[in-house]
Amino acid sequence: MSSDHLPAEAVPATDTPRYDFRAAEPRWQKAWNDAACFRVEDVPTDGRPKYYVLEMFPYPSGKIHMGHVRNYTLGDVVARFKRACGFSVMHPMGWDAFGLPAENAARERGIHPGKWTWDNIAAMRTELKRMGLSIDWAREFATCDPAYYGHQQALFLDMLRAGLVERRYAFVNWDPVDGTVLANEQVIEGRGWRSGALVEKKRLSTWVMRITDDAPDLLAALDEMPRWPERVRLMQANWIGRSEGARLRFAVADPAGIDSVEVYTTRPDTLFGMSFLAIAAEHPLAAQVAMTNPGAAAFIADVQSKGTSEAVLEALEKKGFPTGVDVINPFTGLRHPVWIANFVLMEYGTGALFGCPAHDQRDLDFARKYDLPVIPVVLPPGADPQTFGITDKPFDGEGVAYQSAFLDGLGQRDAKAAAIAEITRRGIGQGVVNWRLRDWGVSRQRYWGCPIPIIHCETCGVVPVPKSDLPLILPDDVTFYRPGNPLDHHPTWKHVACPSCGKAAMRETDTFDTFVDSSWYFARFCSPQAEAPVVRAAADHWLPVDQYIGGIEHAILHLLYARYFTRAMKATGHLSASEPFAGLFTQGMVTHESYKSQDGAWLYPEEVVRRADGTMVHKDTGRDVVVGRIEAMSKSKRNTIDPANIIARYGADTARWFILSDNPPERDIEWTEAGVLGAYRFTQRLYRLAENATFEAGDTPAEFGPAARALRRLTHRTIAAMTEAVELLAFNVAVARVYEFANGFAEADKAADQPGLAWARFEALDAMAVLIAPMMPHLAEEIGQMLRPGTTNLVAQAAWPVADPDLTAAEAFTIAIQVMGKLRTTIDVAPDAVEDDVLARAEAEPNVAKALEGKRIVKRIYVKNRIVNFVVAG
RNA sequence: GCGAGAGUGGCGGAACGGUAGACGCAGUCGACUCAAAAUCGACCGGCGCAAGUCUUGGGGGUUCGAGUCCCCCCUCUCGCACCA
Repeated sequence: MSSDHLPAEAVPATDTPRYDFRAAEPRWQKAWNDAACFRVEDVPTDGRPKYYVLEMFPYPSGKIHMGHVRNYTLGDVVARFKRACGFSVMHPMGWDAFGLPAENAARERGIHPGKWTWDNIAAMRTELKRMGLSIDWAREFATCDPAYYGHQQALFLDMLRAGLVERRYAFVNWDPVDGTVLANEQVIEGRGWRSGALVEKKRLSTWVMRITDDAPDLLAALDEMPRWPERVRLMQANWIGRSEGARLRFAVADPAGIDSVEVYTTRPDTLFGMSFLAIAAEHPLAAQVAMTNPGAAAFIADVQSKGTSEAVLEALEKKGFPTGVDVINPFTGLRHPVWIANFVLMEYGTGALFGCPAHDQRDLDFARKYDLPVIPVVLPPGADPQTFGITDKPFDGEGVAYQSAFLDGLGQRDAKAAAIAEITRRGIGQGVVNWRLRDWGVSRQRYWGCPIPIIHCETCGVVPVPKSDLPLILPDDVTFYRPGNPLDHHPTWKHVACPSCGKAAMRETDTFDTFVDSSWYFARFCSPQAEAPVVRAAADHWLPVDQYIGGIEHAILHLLYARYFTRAMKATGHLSASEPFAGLFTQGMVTHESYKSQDGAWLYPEEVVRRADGTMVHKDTGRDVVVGRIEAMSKSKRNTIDPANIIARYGADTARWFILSDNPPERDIEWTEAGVLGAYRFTQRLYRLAENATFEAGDTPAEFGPAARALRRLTHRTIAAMTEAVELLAFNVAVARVYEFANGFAEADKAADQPGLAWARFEALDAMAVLIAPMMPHLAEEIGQMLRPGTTNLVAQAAWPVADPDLTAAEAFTIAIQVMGKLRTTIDVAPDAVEDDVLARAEAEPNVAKALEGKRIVKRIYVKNRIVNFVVAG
């Protein structure tokens, strides 16, 4: 045990702990392993219903953290519960093993990324196994293993052939610190999601997955996913971003080359309020103007150098440059200037828009800055058309069109329809649906990723690596002391003969975005050793995942990509399912107090000690410590607790029990030493209760004394309540029921001997063992052994108990007696009590009679077994 | 700005429209102990000696009855945000 360096006062002081988890936990882990309790077949034939539980697989950073403990405990409770309920449960584990930290380690410490990763996997596997998770370890794989990523390459080639993937020259988000391309989804407030560096625009050749083709289906299917959190579905819907509007062409007034500009608009009804047309810096018309206008060229260069990120930083200041070109408004025939503007995105719509300052904030800001006309064409309800005007706020609400010729008097909806009809009639455009979602660029200029299996030949162009040559393996001998992609610097790897013509050719040196790796691992788990990427029969049996569990931070990126990739695998004949995850649960974070020394340095919880008065002091220096906010555990704030230490000190069951007990799992949980100690004490208490109890197995006795009956009722009510709570993932409530059960059992333990009591105790403990097994599996086995010494049956394989309805029904009800909704007293009644009798008794209660005095009863409300309410007058 | 969610004792939180505060943590008192820890027992929202009375962010409403349903407001958290 490595607890020697831990503060002595934190070590649980119990005279002689009866339950020796240090011996028990490894013993039961071995027993489960020996009995292969958690193994399932790729294609099972036993006829049991399947249930696939999956937690988001970990990145092998080196150690497990509390977020992992929470994630895998939640999943394990579900897996063990479903298994006990008779399901054939697949619960696998793997490693999301490609990614930048491995390369950083290589640069900083001279370790090869592969060695670093595999060593981390080994260390974390050991830690995870100590948690006692019911995982089918035979299914384990790492995405950095050619045996995995080779199949990924094959999938990619299939998708390429099917037209789901294409090569594109495009402006990409370039992270100058990581030296790689980022997907839109990976740019947060203009910065790289990992490096935090300002993202630049760069034109590169990249591989793109055509996720936008599936945008309509990805959006529509969200409505058919009742077991996903509403919040996540909304986030995805917003991200996909469907909008309805129109495309229309504006004729250029004095054409010199380009003779029209097409815009996208969601407000065709405001066309009469147009005062300018704005185009993106990358727009072809801008390029044409720049050829003869140095000012325009300079402006374009300025916008492009700063990119979108700089704009965000500059408090979104709108800037434009007049091109001198005019366009003609098809509805009014008026001429309007074309501006190049820094806020127009080439990637959205058509890269051009018409400005209607009266009804759009951004257009209004722009118009005010450059002194362009502001013409209101929608009248707010109740406003006077003679006096209505726009000052600093546009009117973007629902109103009636005016000063708009044939649209006058129409509401927004009708005006839009009429405008689109007119645009269509004139053949200058049509109504369209537009999407915010961008295609998914998957090329990354990185070494530690899955190589993209493509060869570039001067004669043949883009040539796929023949499938017989897969897996295309990463070379091991790379160096990291130069910036950029080590694969590109490798002396020989990229030089290869063209598979088609045999001439010298070059390998693609980009690797896949690691989100590709995690977009199909759930499918690979179904047949992890297969020769093909997936065995159709296995995947069709197990998919979709019935319960997927992970952090909310993956609400968009990972989950959207995985949904798309599943569709792409279906389109290429690898799967039948369209949706990978039927049920999704997003867990809350694990938080902890943070501590700072007086000179402002963050301190680890191990470095501080709580004084009797609750203030904190630095252990070594004795100086006061500033207690900071309670926030998500992070290395930078040093407010982390190492799960390995907790498991060593208190055992896996304690860690599992605590992380389940305090909070609903979707909320953040604060890790506290006191809470853990409480959980630890409860493991000991349960053990003692079972150990000290007098119980007796055997046939159901014919007779039960009052205490025995009470205990039996508690047992069966607990079974019913636990079943419901676990089913709903309300684990904190399930924990509360176990506490109640234990308290009630302790009560019954003290009762005088009576018929059936010893048997009722056996029944209670027998149920207890199975009920707690999902949460505290090792302790459950210990109790199982006490009940049946020497048995080789494992609680892990026991069936979930079934509540006897005769025993869950209450023997009597305490019902509330109210007068005008105010509680006056309670009375106990039999379940089959007659209404009139209950009412009469209630009315006769002294407190009730007092409240009724001098009043006339107008109405008597009676809800069986619940409540009586007298409505009175006077 | 737009969208979503949440406000209940000292704390985490329970509560099919039906006795608000289950259960845990912390705390108080007692037993055991030379003492402490552990353990066991009692208490544990406010005011009140008590009978009572007030109490689920604030205000209104629906209802015999509202933490729960409806409307308005306040606060906090999260997500998105030059999207035309």
